[in-house]
Amino acid sequence: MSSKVKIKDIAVKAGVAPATVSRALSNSGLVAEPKLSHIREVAASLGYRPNVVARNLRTQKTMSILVVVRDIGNPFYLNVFKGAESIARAAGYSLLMGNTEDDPKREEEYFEMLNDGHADGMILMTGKLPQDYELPKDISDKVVVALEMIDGSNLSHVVIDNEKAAFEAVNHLISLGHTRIGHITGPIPEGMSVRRLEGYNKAMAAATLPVHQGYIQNGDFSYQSGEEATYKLLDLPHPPSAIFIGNDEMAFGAIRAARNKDIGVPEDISIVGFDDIYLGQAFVPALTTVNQPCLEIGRQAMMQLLAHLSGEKNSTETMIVPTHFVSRETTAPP
Amino acid sequence: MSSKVKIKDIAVKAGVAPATVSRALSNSGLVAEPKLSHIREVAASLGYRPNVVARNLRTQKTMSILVVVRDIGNPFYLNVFKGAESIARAAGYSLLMGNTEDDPKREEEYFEMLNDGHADGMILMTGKLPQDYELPKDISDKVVVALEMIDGSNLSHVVIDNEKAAFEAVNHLISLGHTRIGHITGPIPEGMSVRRLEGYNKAMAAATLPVHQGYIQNGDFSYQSGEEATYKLLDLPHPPSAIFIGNDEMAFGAIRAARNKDIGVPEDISIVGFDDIYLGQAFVPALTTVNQPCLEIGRQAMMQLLAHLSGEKNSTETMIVPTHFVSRETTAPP
DNA sequence: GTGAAAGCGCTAACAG
DNA sequence: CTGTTAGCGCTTTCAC
Repeated sequence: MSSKVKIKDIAVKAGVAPATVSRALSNSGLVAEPKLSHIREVAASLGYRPNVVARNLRTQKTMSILVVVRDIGNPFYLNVFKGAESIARAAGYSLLMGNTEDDPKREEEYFEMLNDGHADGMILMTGKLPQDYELPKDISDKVVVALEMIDGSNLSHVVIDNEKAAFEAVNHLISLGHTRIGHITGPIPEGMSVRRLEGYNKAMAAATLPVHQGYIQNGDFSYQSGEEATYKLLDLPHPPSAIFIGNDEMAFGAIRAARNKDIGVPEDISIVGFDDIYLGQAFVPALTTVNQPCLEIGRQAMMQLLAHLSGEKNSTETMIVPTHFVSRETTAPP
Repeated sequence: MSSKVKIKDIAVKAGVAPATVSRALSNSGLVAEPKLSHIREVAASLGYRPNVVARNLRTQKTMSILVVVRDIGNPFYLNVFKGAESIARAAGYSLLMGNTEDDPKREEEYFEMLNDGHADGMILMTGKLPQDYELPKDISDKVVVALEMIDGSNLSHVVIDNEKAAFEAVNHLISLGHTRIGHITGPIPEGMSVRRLEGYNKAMAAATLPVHQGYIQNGDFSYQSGEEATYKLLDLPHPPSAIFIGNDEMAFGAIRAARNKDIGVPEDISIVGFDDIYLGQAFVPALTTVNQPCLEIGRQAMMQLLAHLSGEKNSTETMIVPTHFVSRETTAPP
């Protein structure tokens, strides 16, 4: 029953005051050497473990960080978690999972958890604030937004340049010789999808390529929607010879659609995804895509947040983490 | 600054004692109606939010559950998380993420977090206890093991019947007419891998099919190892016409290996995976596999844990959640 | 350098 | 039903 040992027990056994034990155990450098070692030995022999809740109450910190995502079942967040966890852990913080399912009520709950003292800070990956939520004044140094942009929020952000990344991806197709290039968007009007669409439009315009009627189809980031949008594209009078797709999951749907119509990838149609999700390279053919450095995004977001919490930084900032294009097997000249 | 409002402030403003406020706000049914509504109104108008840390200290509970996995970057755990989260959330619990990276030191840390009062309970998915760890007597009703088995631990478990599921998967291949069936294992001697191997062996024996020299190759659950093991299988003098593979990720490696050698899946070789991971059906060809009901496992594990925590249940138990075979496109008659 | 005492914010025991 | 009192276990002034 090591869990019941408290500071007082050690104090009694070591013949000192509780305060001295606390000081000895916290490396404060305020306890002299004969006692210092003795106290530590007694603590160790008793298997002492400080009660974190009591400490938290006293210090007004919880040493935990809330990480809030839209859907905890989405593998896309995994490496963000992993990166964030590694930094948090090294600094002695734990991670609390938050899952909103895109429900505004639940988003608000997580903000309230910050107020409740449930966590010291929050990494938000939901792209918006709760509706009508009045952002408390002092919250901007407790929250870092990752992957998404909350415009006009004066929160710190860690993001990629979606527009530029999309621009480059489409340029890759253009440089292969494609001129009829379609696009499947993510959910509009979400910022991420809009910016990727913007990049597509700019790349096409820069190369003075026409965006034919029906060349832009809307999806919702799901496999299903990618498959359906691709059928629409392929059924066009002059179907595209290449498609730039808003995320990898829809791109896999597109590959399926092409196969179902006996259209070869990449012989007959080239496909570029976005995200570079886990096992994307395991597909046959391996997916050409845009790599989002999720691990790094998680790391940077947590570093920003911890810097804010420790007071090292008090200005909000938008950090842009570089993406890179990954050419694999789903693209070829037309 | 709603965060600074405390029970005392409400008490003063409403002209009652702090304890009465506490009672009014906790629906204890102990406060009479004139005051009850008034107190609630005052609390609401002040934007009161209880400080959970103070409450936790007083009640000796944290209302959070530690969920510990081997690798937080592995998508396999996603739906377990999701299922666990939904149950926990409904009961007012939060989830703390634990990530061991298979490091015994870190495993031990999470056990200590339980002692520290950091969390009320733990769902463990790491398959073993920390080395030489002396399991505290009172911990068995704070821990539920999911997916893995910790033999001789007297902890509650929520698992699948790996042996039976493997047996059925191999039987599927046999019923298609295959007689030369290989197997790629997961890491040996981990229980999960051993049991799947056992199921393979029993199915082969039951059908009096020979397991030729080299038909069993060891992998480590990674894509890479699946690809390599498959090359070894294909290079055998009499290569198998079907492979039962310890998990989906290795199965994708196997498909890649077959393609690289111009061996058609499923025309020339049938492949069966295990897990039914996210997007496995998105592959072309879609992977035939064994579905592990991860969402349900997460739900059941959390339900067991909460039942233990609330004292409703004090006996440990091993719950077996049914799997089902999913026939898709990577299997065909030889 | 060390002890005594106060108190973080809440809830539960005890009176009345 | 409601107020008073105590105290969860720790850290941190404030004295000495």
